[in-house]
Amino acid sequence: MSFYVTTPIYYVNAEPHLGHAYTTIAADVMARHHRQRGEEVFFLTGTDEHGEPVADAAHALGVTPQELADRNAERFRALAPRLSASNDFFIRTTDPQHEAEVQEILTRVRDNGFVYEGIYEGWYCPRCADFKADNEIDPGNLCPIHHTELTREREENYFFRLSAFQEPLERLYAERDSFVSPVTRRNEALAFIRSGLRDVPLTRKRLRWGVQVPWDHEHVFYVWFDALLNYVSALSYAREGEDLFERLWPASYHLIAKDILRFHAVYWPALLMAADIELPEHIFVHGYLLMDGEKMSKSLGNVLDPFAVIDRFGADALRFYLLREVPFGQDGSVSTASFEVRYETELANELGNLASRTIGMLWRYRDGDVCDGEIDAGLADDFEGLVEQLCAHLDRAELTQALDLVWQRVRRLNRYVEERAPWTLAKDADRAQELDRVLRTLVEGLRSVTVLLWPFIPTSAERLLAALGAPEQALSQAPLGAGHVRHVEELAPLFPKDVEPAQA
RNA sequence: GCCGGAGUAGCUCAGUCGGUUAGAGCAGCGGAAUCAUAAUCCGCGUGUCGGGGGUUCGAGUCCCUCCUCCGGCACCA
Repeated sequence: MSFYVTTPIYYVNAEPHLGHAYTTIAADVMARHHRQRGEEVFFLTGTDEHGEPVADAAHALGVTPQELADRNAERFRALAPRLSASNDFFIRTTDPQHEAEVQEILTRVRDNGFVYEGIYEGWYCPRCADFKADNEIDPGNLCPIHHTELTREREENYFFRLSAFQEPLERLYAERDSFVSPVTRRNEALAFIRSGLRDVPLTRKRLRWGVQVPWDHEHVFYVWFDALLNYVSALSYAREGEDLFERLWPASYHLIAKDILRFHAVYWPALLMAADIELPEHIFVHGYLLMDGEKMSKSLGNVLDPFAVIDRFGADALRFYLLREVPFGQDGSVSTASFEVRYETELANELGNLASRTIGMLWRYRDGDVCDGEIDAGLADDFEGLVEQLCAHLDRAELTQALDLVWQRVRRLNRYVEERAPWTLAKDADRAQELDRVLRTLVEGLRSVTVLLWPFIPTSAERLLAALGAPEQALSQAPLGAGHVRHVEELAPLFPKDVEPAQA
């Protein structure tokens, strides 16, 4: 059993921001969950480095495209560990192995008869050195950037015969209901397909910054085809001397944001069919993180800065907040204010304090020792079937619902403490056994939820499990009663509330 | 314009195959408890389930219609 999850490769023209962090975090949660199941997991992220915008930006800075790409790729590479992301590889589309693989696969697509020479004609801005799509032309036939008049230009290109896949794609969507989800995005992609597919340019002649077309050195591949193939190419060289393709392809999940839906839901499967490669199992499209209901924008100054949050509260807090606050798959608002509310009320008060009071009572009444014995049936009932339900959600990339399922048990445990009032039992020597059972049940419940929370808040979960002397993270250890906590160590607050603001 | 999604408590949202007094969290008000990072727990909602019409013994849940909001409608990584 294997599980292969990807983020998009991030375009090096921009700085890493919260949106990138969001996708990486989500992919990491899924990767970690499947590792808990004991599956072979491969989690891929990386950078997309070719294409016009990078070439332009480099030119503006007076550096080569490769220099700019090197510089910015490092920033994205550094992002993953700061998020506690456990990616197994970081691909760059300028890797020579990737480029060779792109050439090999696209040559195969050509050999299979899906590439032909044609003329691309469109409105062109000489100052952008680029063609403009119909919907990005300003009134008066002006360039939206330079406000200068566009000219009609023709360029010889190789085209990809996307139109040949109209029917195969419709069949794909009919046969595989969950190929693209959520359903609204699936409908969108399908509507696009049904509206009639036209052939698309596969190469660019005017541009040099890209993967060279092996059968015509005047051209480079259009960056999207180069970029999409990373999901396949990475498997061939991620591990020295080993080709992971046989074991890991097809990908289990491609996580993307909705802005790149068409490329993943239409072009990508068509390209794979053209290359005789099996299709990925699922494409999951998450939404945008909005600030005060508006799209994030630096100029509006409304950005939740992921690095500031991590510096002050840790990566776990950011991971938890994003997946808890915004239903995964929908757009949702985030803000520093709502972050602080969730950090304090949920992480610090509900979970952190649950750990504190549990460990505190074990020390106060039992010197940190936990006796073996039965689990309280009243609590056991509320944990019944939990792991199965969790897995069912995560299999559908329903991360927010999965997390909520666990969090309900965190709250249940606090309620359990109140119901059984160990402090009252402790006053009555005749009820020592009852107290033992309550404490044993409580700490076992805490251990169980912590194992289940590990994919979401790995660092904190590991600290807590270590303190409980039960470091096993396997999902088989997750059910209530599966663990054997014997003795607990005292632990500083997991999510302290008196954190200093980061120094500017 | 066409296609799709959504409109449920002050806010964010759940409501599976139509079935008993429509739910949760947050915010607000009141109370209990003291193991704990003063952290927790309990109680409190007269909601036209966007409007109207229809099907049904029965509709937030199905059908029709209207209104409002959002997204998509090709070469923007």
